[in-house]
Amino acid sequence: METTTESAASGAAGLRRRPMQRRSAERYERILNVCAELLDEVGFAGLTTTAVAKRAEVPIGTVYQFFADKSALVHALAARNLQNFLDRLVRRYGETPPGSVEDVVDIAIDEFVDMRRTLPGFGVLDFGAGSKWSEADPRDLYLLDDSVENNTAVARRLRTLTPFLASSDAGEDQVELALRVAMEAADAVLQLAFRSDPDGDAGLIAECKKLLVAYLGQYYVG
Amino acid sequence: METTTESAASGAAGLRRRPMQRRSAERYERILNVCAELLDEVGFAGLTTTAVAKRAEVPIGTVYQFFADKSALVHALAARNLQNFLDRLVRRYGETPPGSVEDVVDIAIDEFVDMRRTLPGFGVLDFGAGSKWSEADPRDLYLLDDSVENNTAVARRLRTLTPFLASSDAGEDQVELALRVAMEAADAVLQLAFRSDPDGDAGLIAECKKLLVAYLGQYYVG
DNA sequence: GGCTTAACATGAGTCATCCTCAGGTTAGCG
DNA sequence: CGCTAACCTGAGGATGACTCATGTTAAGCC
Repeated sequence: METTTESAASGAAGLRRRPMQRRSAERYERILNVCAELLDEVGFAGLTTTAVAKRAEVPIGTVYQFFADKSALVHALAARNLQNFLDRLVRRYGETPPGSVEDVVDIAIDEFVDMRRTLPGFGVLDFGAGSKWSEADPRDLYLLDDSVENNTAVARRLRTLTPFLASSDAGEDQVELALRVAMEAADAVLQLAFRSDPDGDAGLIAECKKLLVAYLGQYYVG
Repeated sequence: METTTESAASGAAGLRRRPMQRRSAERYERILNVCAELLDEVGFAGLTTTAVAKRAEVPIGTVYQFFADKSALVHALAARNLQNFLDRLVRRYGETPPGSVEDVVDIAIDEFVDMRRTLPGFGVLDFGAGSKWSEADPRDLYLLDDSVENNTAVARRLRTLTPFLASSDAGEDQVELALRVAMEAADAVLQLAFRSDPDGDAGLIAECKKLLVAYLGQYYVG
């Protein structure tokens, strides 16, 4: 493992060279954007590094100067998605502090749904969580770890954002675990909701909310 | 799409030639078993058709005589897993008819957990549901459909197996939808449970049951 | 400007993998 | 034995991930 010493939380694992110059930074972002576009167009298995390079108008070698391999590229995009989602949560919960479990769930799911509708590649990637594409090849193990990390990160942030809601007889760890379970479950159900309807099946989205409210009601008050 | 006319429910889509002779049937099963073994050893992304052929001691061409492509091979295995799970449910619910939502959930999850612990490849594949590896390449679209089919099949079977539990003011379709949501959610949470602990994290398995009971309690009585 | 050195950029080429298909083998039959 | 049809086989074509030798630019120094 000759990974550079990077903070895992920032999702930079597998990154080969961080862009230092303005020109490089632009290329880096462009590659990531093209990657997201192509994921929407051809899906994960259809994604080729050559196609990314071509559309981003950079030689293939440049892609591999930033990203150790294809997985690292996709992972960097997932990390960006995660950061985006966390930012949205912080803002929304700051604007209208939730007064009940329903509020917490409504806001989180609404933001997630909005991202799926508008953010290129988000539907295919999510945060890289729950997918089978990672744990496969031994070399990709770090990706799995990061997926778990990402879900844990969201759960932790959700907990710190809604401390006043935690039931008094539930420990912090217990609440965080419940949130992690909720994350994973919601992710799967929403995946289902978007499978039939590209805008997300309204009925399934509603069911997803009911699922979370019913479960989290045991840990949260209100 | 030059797929042969096959019953989708039997999971034979993408199958090229169904084995007719005893000798062929043995080879067919052996290929599937080796595929399951290798999935456990090298994961999904690490699976190669050449390795399957070599370990099954058949020439590569023979693999492609039975299966249209690599996806079809993996899919056939997922279908076999599904059938296995359904058989187990029928048997268990027949032996000890569930008297409450808790019973239904307990039995289903216990069987699922047992399969994950004992059935080669099941941990990687599940029923092929909820994975990203399918919807990718346009040619693989039928796989996605079958995944959805598989989940629907389990949901439908679960409903018919536990009719007496359905709440009177919930329609059949509504109950089936709820079961499908529950399936998808449970799948994801159990995936999480087995990610850290190869035998399945007991705490997470318990949480999974709580999740389902809390949600399905709205549709089921008892 | 010249010279040296290091960082960066490039894309033709290497290697692994999926899948095909022309040719070979076996089996059935008169 | 000759003929046909079904079945079997694995070398090779096509594609795609990734490398690395070579070319280019920038930086420091006199």
